[in-house]
Amino acid sequence: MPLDRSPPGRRTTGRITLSDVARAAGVSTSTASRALRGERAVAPDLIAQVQAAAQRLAYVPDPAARALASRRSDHVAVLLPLLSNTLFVDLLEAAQKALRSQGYQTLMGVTHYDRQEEEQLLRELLLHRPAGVLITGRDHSPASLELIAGSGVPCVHLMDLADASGPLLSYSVGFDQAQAGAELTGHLLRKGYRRVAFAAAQLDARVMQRMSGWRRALQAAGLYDPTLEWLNPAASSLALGGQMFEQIVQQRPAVDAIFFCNDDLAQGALLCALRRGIRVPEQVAIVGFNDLTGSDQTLPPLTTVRTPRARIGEAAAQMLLGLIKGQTPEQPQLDLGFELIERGSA
Amino acid sequence: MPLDRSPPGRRTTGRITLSDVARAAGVSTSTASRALRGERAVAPDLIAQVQAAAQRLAYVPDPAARALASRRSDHVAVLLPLLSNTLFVDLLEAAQKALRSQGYQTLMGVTHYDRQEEEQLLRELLLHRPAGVLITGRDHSPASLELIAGSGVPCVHLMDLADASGPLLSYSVGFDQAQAGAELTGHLLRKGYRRVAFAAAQLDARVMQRMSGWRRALQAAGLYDPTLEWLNPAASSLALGGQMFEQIVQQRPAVDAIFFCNDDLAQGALLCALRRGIRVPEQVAIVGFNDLTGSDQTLPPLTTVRTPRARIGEAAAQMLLGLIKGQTPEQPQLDLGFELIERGSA
DNA sequence: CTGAAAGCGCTTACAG
DNA sequence: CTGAAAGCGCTTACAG
Repeated sequence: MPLDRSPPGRRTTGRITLSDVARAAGVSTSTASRALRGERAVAPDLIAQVQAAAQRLAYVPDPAARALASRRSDHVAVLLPLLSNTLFVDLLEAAQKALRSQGYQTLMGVTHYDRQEEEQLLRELLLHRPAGVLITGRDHSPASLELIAGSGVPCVHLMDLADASGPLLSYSVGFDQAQAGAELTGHLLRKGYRRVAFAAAQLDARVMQRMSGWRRALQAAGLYDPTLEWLNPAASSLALGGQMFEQIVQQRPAVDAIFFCNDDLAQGALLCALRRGIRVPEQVAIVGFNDLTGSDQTLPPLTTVRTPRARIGEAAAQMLLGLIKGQTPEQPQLDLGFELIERGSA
Repeated sequence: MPLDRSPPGRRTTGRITLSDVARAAGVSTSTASRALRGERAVAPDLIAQVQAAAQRLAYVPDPAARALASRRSDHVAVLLPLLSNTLFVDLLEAAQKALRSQGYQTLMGVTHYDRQEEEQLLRELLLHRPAGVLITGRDHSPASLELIAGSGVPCVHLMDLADASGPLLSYSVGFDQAQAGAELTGHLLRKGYRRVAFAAAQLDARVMQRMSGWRRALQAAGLYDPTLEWLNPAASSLALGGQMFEQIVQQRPAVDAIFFCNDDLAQGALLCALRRGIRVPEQVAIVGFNDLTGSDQTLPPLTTVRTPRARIGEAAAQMLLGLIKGQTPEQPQLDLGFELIERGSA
């Protein structure tokens, strides 16, 4: 006599289902469903009974069934440009943690800074009817924006706040990139540097915002010179930072400080300076951006702007969770600020 | 007169469904389903008709419905210890890419090297009835192993190959960590170093395997000395590498080479040496492991072992994809090797 | 506040 | 090789 007495014809999974719970609690599945989801309009004692039964049977709802019936899954799509920049990994990790604690699974997508790829990814991920989407930046194709809007899925943008020209009815968590760029440049000016170059790679929207801050600060000081901009569309890396540093120092010996748009470039520059015997900050000052791993270990330690990406990831997740529940955030554009970290390089 | 003429009572999503396709192709949904999934036992001409209809209607199957009906989703769970080590991010990115190209979504889980957390994560992820799981290493709790086995979901282990003592009936893609440790140590010995320390953090299973390789090589040369082992359970980092380097150099001045179990430690040591004015490799040689970003940029460039993590992630995904289709891999334990990279530090 | 019933969009025995 | 029907495990109008 087998212990497992599942009815003959049934295609049973062996899984505890909602009707098992309902039966054990002596209610209908509708009531059990409502009780478990904390939907109001269920008598308190029934709620208790159902919860007890669920607990006792170790019931766990089936995500697929729930998604199919409610047309909304427990997934959240998270779109990032790259995984090779720890910045985005920090964002991802923090968001994922917050999401997971509320029972949501992260579906990540890597766009490689490509709007086409982002669009395609969005199309795929939206098929899963995610409960929400978290997307990096504000620079998306019209089609992408339409996909999101058309899906009716709540969305929070990461890193950038809306610019004045942007759509007003959207949510974001980040900080003012231009302001950070301006303040870092201001620091350099206060230290007495006069010919401050801006060196950047990747050239995504955020980098350009930092550049505009740099420009604004120099213009205000009457020190702006367009030939001090060094822009390279290639991917950011230590090696590229070294190359750019050499170029700048060689072609523009009068430059007394360099603002690299990202710490990896700055770290590479520092290494290159060491190799070439160029003293930092005596001969040329160097600053970076983001305060990535290792920037406190370089020689000299790197002066940079610390960006709150873990807090951004987490706060954005919380905002999204609220939107999913139908709450309107009191601050649709959440500015988490940044911090100037003065170390030895400038 | 509204364009959208969906029948009044229906709770329609507006989505194109399989029955739309079936109707358009003039077949039953069963046949449409089979034709689309390439299940045999469908007449060739019907297959063509159905595919044409699906194409024309831009039909995309609903993942939730499919998961519910087939009791298998299009998710693949990928368990990683950490995201803060680029090693694992490389693994993730490569696996995700391969999986996605076949229509599978990655559900990642971060275990923080904690077997309890891994178990919990597995429990959660298995609820989604993933089509497969990719899991780092071979050091799992018995309960975790049981969860995987009990779920019937195919699983491939990443990074480590099975040790002789391990279960035979399992799949893995990686390389021989002990062998790599031994060869790197052999390189040091051939260069004439005689007192080779082993410095490690994190102390996960793979690190210990590298250490056993180091020990084996030294023993074979009659040079093994247990007091040359420096083990620190803390997380690996540049800063810790610097600290360990200082300790070793100070407490054991006779040490002429140090094998750091990971490049970040070695990079930190190199930076520390620069700060302290200790010449590498003249006073002490340094080698790392993994060939992480920046190891070719340090001063001097770091001698290390390049590990094929992108290839591992991709090959593991392919093996898993095969298993999902019911294929048995010709090589259950796929050894992808490693490469000694000799640069300036040793 | 509660329940019976329909429905979400697929897959899969089963019968032919 | 093909189709009608049941079923996967939930949610949600609808009626009371």
